[in-house]
Amino acid sequence: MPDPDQQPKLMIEPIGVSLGLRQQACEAIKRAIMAMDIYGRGDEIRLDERQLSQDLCVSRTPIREALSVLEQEGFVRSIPRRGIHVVRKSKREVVEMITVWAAIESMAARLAATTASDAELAGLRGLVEAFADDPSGQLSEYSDANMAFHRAIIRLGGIELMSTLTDSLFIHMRAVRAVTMTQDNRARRSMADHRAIIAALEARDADRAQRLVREHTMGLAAHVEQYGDFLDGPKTPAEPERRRRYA
Amino acid sequence: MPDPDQQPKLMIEPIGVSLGLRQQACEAIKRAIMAMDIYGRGDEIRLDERQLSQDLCVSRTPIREALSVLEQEGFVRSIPRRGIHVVRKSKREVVEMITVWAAIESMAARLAATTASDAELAGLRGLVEAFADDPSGQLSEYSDANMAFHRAIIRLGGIELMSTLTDSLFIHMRAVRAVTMTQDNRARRSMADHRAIIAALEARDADRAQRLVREHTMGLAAHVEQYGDFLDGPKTPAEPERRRRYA
DNA sequence: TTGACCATCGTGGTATACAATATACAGAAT
DNA sequence: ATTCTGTATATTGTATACCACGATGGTCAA
Repeated sequence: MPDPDQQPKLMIEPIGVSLGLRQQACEAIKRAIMAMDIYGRGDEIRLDERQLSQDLCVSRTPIREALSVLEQEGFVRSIPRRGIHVVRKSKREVVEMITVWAAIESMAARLAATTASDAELAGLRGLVEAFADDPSGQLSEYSDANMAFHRAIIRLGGIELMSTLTDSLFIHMRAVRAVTMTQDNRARRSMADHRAIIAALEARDADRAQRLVREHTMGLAAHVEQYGDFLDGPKTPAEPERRRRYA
Repeated sequence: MPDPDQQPKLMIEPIGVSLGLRQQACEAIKRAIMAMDIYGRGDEIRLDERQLSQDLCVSRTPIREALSVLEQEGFVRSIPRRGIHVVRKSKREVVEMITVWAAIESMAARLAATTASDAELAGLRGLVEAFADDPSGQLSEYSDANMAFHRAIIRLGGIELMSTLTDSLFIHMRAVRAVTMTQDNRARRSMADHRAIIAALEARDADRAQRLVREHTMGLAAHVEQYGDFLDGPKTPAEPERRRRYA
């Protein structure tokens, strides 16, 4: 039986209509922001509307609408006549995001413990063991596998809003990957934690699953709290008189 | 020694810069949306940009930017050449929001159990008892007190992001107030729950506080799950051919 | 009478022009 | 020499004009 989605049916995407230039501009700017290393430099990164508009070959109007959305999402900050600059999350903000993540994912694990099917849990275990079989895993691959595991847990909770919220949380936390590398045995401990979480889910022990997920993620929060000071002020030890009168 | 801030120095405030028409338009439209009863009518509520622009006496540009933000916040939905209409949350979405709320607030309660000061807990207790002393409390007043209690718990958790997220969640859930009224003994049970939560916090029992908050809020989720069917299709029992081809 | 096609209109999307303001530099006055 | 102020410039905020697309209604033909 042929899959209806696989029919030779002119698999054309709605290209051309492109759902508006706003969305395109929004995603392009977001990609550009995520591509640059925000935390490696000390100066403010400013975005110029005119520059963006001629880089993207559109007028300023869709650029501005895209920037409105990005500001609401917390990627940029607009100061009335002063410009738009990329926001740099403070250590406190990152820790807060991890805490909210822990709250959501631990609840998702609790729900998953009773609602997830055996097949889904088997798939989750496969996700972890597949990475464990690969001893050449570097940190970035581990980070990807780690994210995939957590997203899978959240998805198994069955609350789509949880996936939506944590997705936008994770985007902001890509800077944490640098912190995670400071202890390279974190990967090994993390793997053990993940196995314990899966075991709790397989045992249908909602309380234990929730507790393990919470402790695991809050461990990361504590780690960032301890080693993440570079987030607040890496390249400005002295900070000469850059005081503006609206500071 | 005279305080330098108290000198007779022309204490003028930052005069009405008004932070841009976009923010004003955004708040005005948001207020208008919240003021109207979305769930009492069956037809789609459409927003016309030109209408709004001449109602608010500004051009379409700030209106559109405001609508971009509102769309990103989930209040309206824009379909390319079809119009902008106010979104109506489905029962499932409301239940999901309550579940996320439960996840966040229960974590906040856990944190508050160890970090909140005795004075803060006393204030929390005062909040509940003040309403208990008022036997004339109607449902809407109860609802306000209820919200204040939950927001206080979340604030005591010390994670500002939790307050931010739940605030925007609560805005979408004003429709639930109608559901909450279906059982008028909910108010009394709720009060007992609140007292138990405060007791757990005062006992510095993080696990119990977390569990009680979770069970309390998930009880509301179950209530909406049971009685909230009107959210999905209240006024369109038959729904004649209003099918659009993009439906 | 009914169905299909076409024209007009209405709506949102985009571009551009204009206005307001913040910063910076230069000149004058003390 | 230093500081204050005025002006120039650059950049953002706002308004308006135009365009593309979809909807709606009418008319003509079968």
